[in-house]
Amino acid sequence: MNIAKIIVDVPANQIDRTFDYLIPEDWHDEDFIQPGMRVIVPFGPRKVQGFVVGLSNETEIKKLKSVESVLDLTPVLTQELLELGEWLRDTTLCFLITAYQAMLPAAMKVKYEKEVHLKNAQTICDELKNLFVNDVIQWKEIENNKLIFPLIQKELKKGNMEVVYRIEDRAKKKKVKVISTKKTKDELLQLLDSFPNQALKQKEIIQFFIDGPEQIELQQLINILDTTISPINSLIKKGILQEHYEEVYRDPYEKREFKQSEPLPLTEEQTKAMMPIIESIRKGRHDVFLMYGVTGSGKTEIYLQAIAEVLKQGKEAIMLVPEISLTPMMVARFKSRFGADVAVLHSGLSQGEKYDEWRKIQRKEVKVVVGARSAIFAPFENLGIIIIDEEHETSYKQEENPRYHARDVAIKRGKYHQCPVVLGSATPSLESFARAQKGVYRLLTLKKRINASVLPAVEIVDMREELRCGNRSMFSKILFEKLKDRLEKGEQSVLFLNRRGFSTFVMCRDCGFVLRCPHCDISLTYHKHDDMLKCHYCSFETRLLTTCPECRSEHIRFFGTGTQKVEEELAKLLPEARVIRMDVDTTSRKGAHEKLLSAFEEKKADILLGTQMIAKGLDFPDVTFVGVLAADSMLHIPDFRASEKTFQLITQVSGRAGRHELPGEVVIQTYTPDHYSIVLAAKTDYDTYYRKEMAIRKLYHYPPFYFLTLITISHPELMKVVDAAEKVSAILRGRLSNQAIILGPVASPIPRLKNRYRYQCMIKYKDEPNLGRTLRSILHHFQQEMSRNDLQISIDMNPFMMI
DNA sequence: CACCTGTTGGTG
DNA sequence: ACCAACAGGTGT
Repeated sequence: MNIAKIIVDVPANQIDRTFDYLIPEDWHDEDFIQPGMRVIVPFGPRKVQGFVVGLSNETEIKKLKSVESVLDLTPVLTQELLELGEWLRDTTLCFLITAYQAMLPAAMKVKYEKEVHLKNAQTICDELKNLFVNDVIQWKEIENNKLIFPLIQKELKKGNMEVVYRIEDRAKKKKVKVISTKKTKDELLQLLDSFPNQALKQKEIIQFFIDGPEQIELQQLINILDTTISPINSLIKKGILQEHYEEVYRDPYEKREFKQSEPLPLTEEQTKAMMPIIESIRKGRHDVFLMYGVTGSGKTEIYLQAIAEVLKQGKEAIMLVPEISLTPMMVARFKSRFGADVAVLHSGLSQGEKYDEWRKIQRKEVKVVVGARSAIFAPFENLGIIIIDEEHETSYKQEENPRYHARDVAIKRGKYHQCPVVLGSATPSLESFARAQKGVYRLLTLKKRINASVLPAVEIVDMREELRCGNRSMFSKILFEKLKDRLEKGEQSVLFLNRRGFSTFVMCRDCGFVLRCPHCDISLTYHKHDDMLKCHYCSFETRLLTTCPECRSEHIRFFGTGTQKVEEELAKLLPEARVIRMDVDTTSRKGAHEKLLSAFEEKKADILLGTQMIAKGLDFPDVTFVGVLAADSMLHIPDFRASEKTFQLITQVSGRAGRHELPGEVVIQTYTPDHYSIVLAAKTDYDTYYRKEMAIRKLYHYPPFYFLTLITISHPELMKVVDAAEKVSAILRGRLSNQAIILGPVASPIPRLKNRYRYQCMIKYKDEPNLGRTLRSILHHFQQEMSRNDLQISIDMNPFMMI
C-alpha cells in the first residue's frame, strides 16, 4: 500500500472527491499512514490539510505527488466516522471535507499562512528589506499595498524572494515546565551547607527538594515557596536543578471537587421506564426509545443508571444536552456519579480545552461524554448507549454546513454500534412522538413527578383585559402580587421574556418611521445601558437618534419590551428586589453564565429574569413562582413550528417552579389567551396538544406528514436573486414528481440580511428519491455563479429555521 | 507592447 | 478556494 486516497481541505464542488498521493518510502512497511489521519499534501502550488480515507496499490494518475507530512500519529477519525461523513455528505448535501471537519474540535483544523521569504537579501534595497522581520513578511500585510506589492512581485519573479505556504496546527498540546534535581539528597544536603547565607531563597528551594518530591511543576514550586523564577533559574544555571516540559490536559473542572454520589432509589414508574433500556443494553439491540416524562419526573436519574449499566458492560456512552442547559449543575451530576470517567464538551470551553477533552475520549481515558450537539461525533469505538436529553430542542440542528440533526446522527451511530438511543423530553417534538405512536420508537412514559411534588398551578392572564382595566404596565396585577408575595416570603421567582434589549423597535410618532438596520431589513432594538440601537441579526449598531431621519420630528418613542426594560421596571416597582438578568448581553463573557446562576442558587437574588436560556434544566428548590411575560412573542413568527415552540417553551418554563417541597405557581401573560398552544401548555396537556397540532400539520402538509426542504438564494442584488430563484424553481418543477409541492420562489421572511437579498423555495414531499440528485444538480448548475458572482444557495433538507 | 481586468480550467 | 494562464481591452 503505497498510495493514499485523500480528501483535501478545499470546500468546493470540483474538489469534493479523493485525490491520490504517493506515500513516501520511509513510511511504507510499517503501515504508518492509516485511514483517518490528517496529513499535509501539496495541492497545486500550495499545501493543504487532508484526511486519508483509504489506501491502495494502484492509481490511474501518472504524475503523483507525495504526502508531505502527517499531523497525527494515530487516526483521528475511525472507520465508522469516515463512513458517517459520507452519509452526512449525502443526507445534508455538504462537502465531505466539511463533514469531517465538523467531527473534530476546531483546534484540529489547520491555519494557513501565506508568507514571503527573503532569499537573496544582498540584492534587495534596504527600504524593502526593512519590511521583513526575520526575513519573513506576511502576505496579508502586503497584498493590498499598491506601492510595495508590485516591487515584491518583481523580486519574486527574479527569485530573490519566494512564497511559502505555512501551515499551523492549532492543536497544541499544553505543556508545563517541570523542575527536578540532578543531585541525590545527600549531595543536596552537602550543597546546602556550602551555600552563601544571602542566597536565602535558593537554600529554601534546595531544602524543598531534600524534604519533598523528585520533581514538581514550576508554577506549584513558585506558589508553595512564595518565590519567583529567578532563584530557580540560578540553581538551574549552577547545574543543581534541571527543567523539562511535560504535557498536561487543560482541565476546565480541575479546581472543583465532586462528591461521589450513589444511584438514587427509583420510583416504580422510573424502574418501569428504565427496564426496557437496560434490557436493550444487555442484549445489544439498537432500539430507539422516546422517554416522555413530565418536568421533574426524574429522567436524569434514569440516564445515569442506564449509563452505569453500559459502563458495567465495558462500553461507552454519549449524553447530549442542549447547549444552554449544560449547566454546572448538570456537569456536577455526571462528574459526581462517574468521576474521572467523564469528558465534557460545550461552547463555554476554550478551543484548547475542547481539544483536550476530545483527546481524553480518543485515548480511551474516559467512557462517558456529556456535551452539546457536536459531542455526537465523540470518537468512541464501543458505544453502549446514546442519550439525547430535551430531544425537542432546536439547537440539536446545526444551522450551518453540515446541516445535520444530532438526533439523526445518533440513530445512525446507534445502528452501527447496535446500541440503544434514548430520546428524552417533557414535550417531545411532533416528529418523535409520531414515530413513537407508529411504533418506530418505543415509548416510555413518566407521568408523575418524583418526591411527590405536584405540577405547578398555572394561570393565564389576558393582557387585553388588563389594558381595559387601565393597567398599562408590563406586569399584570396578579403577576405583580405574586412577585411581591414571594419577595416577602423570601422565596424566589423566575421571569421569562423572550426578547433581549430594551425596546424591540423605535418609531417616530409623527410619521411612523421605524428605525431599521441598513443591512438587514429588520427593526433595530434599543439597548439602554449604552444608548445604542442594535441589529440582532448582524453586528450593526448605531447611536440612538434624537430626531427622526424622515421628518425631523423629535417624537421618537420606544415600543416593545425587552429584558432590559423589565429590569428597569422592576427596579422602580420593587426597589428592594434583587434581580439577576440573564440574556446574551449579560452572559457573553466567559463564565458569566455560570456565575449568574450560582449567585441565584446561593439566594443572592430574588428574581431571575431572562430569555430562552433560563427555560431549561434549571432546578432551584426555592423557586416557587414563574412568570411568563409575553407568551405569544413566539407565536407570531413565520414558522410552522411557532405553536409547537410556544407550547414547549411555556411547559418548560413552568416546570421550573415548585420542583421540591414548596408548591409552585405560574402566571402566563398573553394577548391570545385562547390559543390552543397556550391553553394546553397551561394544563400541561401534551396529548391533546399533540392531536390538535398533528391535525393542523396534516392539513397544511407539514412534518411529520411531509418532509421539507428549504432552498434559500441570496445575492447583494435583488434582480440576481429573483432570477436565480426562478431558475431554481423551474428546475425543481421540471425534475420532481407531481406529488411534490413546490412553493415559491418568494422573498424570505427576512428579505434582506447582512446586505444580501434573500428568496426561498420550499419543497414539501413524501417520497422523492430523485430529490438529492436534483438538488446536487442545482448546485452544480449554479456553481460558477456561486464562486464568481457572490451568489449563495443554501439547501436545508430538514429546516428548523425558516428565516 | 506594457499594463490592467476579467474569465477559464485545473488542482493527484 | 486558489492559482496560473489566457483573452481582450485600454493607453502611450
